[in-house]
Amino acid sequence: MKSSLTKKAATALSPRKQPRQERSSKVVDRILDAALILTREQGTKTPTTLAIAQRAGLSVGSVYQYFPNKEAILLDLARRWLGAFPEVIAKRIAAPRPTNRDEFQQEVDKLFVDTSRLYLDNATLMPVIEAITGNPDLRPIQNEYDDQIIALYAGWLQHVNPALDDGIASRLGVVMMEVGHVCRLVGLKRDRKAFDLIQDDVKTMWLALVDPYLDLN
Amino acid sequence: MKSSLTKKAATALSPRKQPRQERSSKVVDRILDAALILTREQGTKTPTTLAIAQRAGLSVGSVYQYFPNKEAILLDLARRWLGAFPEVIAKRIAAPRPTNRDEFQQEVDKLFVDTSRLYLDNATLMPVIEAITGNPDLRPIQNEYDDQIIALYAGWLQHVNPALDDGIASRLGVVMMEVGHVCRLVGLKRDRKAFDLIQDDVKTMWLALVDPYLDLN
DNA sequence: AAAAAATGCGACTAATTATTCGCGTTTGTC
DNA sequence: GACAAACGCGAATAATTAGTCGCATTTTTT
Repeated sequence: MKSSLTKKAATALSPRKQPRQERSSKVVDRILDAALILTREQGTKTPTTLAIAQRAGLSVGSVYQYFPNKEAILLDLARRWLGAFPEVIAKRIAAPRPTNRDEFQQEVDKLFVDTSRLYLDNATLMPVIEAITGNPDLRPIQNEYDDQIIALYAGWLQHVNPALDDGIASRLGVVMMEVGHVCRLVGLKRDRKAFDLIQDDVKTMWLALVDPYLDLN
Repeated sequence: MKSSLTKKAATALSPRKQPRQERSSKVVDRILDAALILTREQGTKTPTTLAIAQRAGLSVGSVYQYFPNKEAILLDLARRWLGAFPEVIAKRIAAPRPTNRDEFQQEVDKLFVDTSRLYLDNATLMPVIEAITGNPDLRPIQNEYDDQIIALYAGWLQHVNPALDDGIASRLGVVMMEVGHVCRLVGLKRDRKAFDLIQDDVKTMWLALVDPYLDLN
């Protein structure tokens, strides 16, 4: 059922046509750039196809040469973020298992630093993510990625403590993701100093959250 | 500038006409009920005026007798929640100041329990809140309430520790609100047992978050 | 350089949906 | 019971916007 949604979305949202000449590749870039800028300007309101075309110095028709619909444009931008996130957690799971309390705290810190950096590096994409969150058509696709990320957080927790119950790991994964996400978004809307302070708060909360389930006896 | 937004919104969103006969009061209730049910059914997608009217067994024209526009309907529902939240925190601020670590933890617990209960009591309204969050027209109004709630959380922190710096109190207020809100929403989408577990996580995180700023020396 | 393929265009279509307005009906008042 | 006010109605209006299609232009191929 989940895969059917994916497939349907993939069919409906994949590019209509691959660019074959160099000029058209640049057109695709111009469209994506315009959509990104407009989404940032307009907050959560997703830009119209006409607005995107005009901002890119194109006509609507050209936009539809390479994107089957409006959603596909935003999704193309969003996937840069949605695709990168899982990799970061997966890399942390590949690290050696911590054996004592100190190493454990270091592992939390590494996961924390890596995910935090990801938000900083992709700060310009965040308005797109927020727009997608508020868009009824695109929300389901983001939910799929979210489920994946939750599973990875849970996997990381069980990597750190293999005895951890599945249900608990999953719940903590949800909380880690939600808390991390919302705090990072709030932080990015402020200046760098405020961001850093809020990040410290996230680390404090994460550590307190997972500490009771550490159980390194 | 903020007040001008409020006033403009108030003018544009206040009821067009007060119901003068009993039947019309019931009509208003039917409209609000229909809007609530539809919002819950459709997730974040705000229902259309026609859908609301039909669900309420009315015509579109009747809806516009009492609501100036579609947004006003949702806002009417949302204010039940947005108005109740500040009261709960304000009541906690009115309580006597804790004098030792134990009393402090009890105060955190009371604030936590009271806000948590508010979410449980208003669980049916949450889809409306989520819809408003994702609606570009209504988001600014919610932001005003959010600012108010953040200020109240900050006020509560300074009530507990009067020496706490304004900036720190404000930042912690933001984090408390965001973390509390997102975790409660996630919890409500699961069963009661899962909600309770996530609530414990919130308390753990809140305590860890504010503990360093306690400083009861 | 001629033919073919790819690209670009923008007026047009189609669908959705918020809001209005004049008219018929119900309710309250005298 | 007659009159006015309130109420309820839903077809019509208006605005927005996603997506199409045939034609013009540019690039590539032969």
